[in-house]
Amino acid sequence: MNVLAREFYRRDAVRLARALLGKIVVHETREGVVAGRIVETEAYRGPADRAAHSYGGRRTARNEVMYGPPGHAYVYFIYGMHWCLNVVAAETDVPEAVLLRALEPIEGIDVMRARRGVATRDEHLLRGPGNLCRALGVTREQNGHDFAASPLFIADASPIPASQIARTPRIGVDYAGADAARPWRFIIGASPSVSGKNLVRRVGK
DNA sequence: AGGAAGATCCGCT
DNA sequence: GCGGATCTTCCTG
Repeated sequence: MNVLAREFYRRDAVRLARALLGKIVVHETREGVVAGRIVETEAYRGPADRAAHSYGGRRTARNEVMYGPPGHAYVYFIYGMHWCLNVVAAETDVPEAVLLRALEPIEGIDVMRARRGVATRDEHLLRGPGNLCRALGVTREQNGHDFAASPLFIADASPIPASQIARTPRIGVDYAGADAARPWRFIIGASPSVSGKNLVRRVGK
């Protein structure tokens, strides 16, 4: 298994969001190894993006890792119940990130199911950013972790052809004005693990 | 010091 | 489709 190196992440969040499709997230936990294939991502583009935590250059204890080097985990808590896992993109001091919204389960199905504590199909165990963290065992403890190192890392895999990728506006950012409409959510259209509807236009070449 | 809103999920109607 | 759960974070006064 080939772990992605730091340089892979050193690009803007939109390009990284697309490039991460098909890659493998692995978390080695006490309960067992859990892994999944990335099928849904969203890009958050720094100070100019009203939907981003770093909008306007806002810098707080919470989003501090967005300002750090690329390839690290930005984990935050939302709605009083859920954690969300992001991959920091771009250069140090350029606060961009990619939200991981859904994976296809590959390994550790039993562990994921136990953590979720809900009856659902295997393909849905890692669907949705909150569910993904719950099943992977990701919480505040992983905030700032380097994705190039155990126990939480991302492994390389073949790039996904453009014909299999679709893009849509991001979910849950209606408050972001003009930025709400930007097509910065990327999905592998055919995957049964993608949240919401799959349609919308293809990514051009 | 206080309050509002949030990159969500699930169960019920 | 709607609303309740639940709490951190940040902004205001």
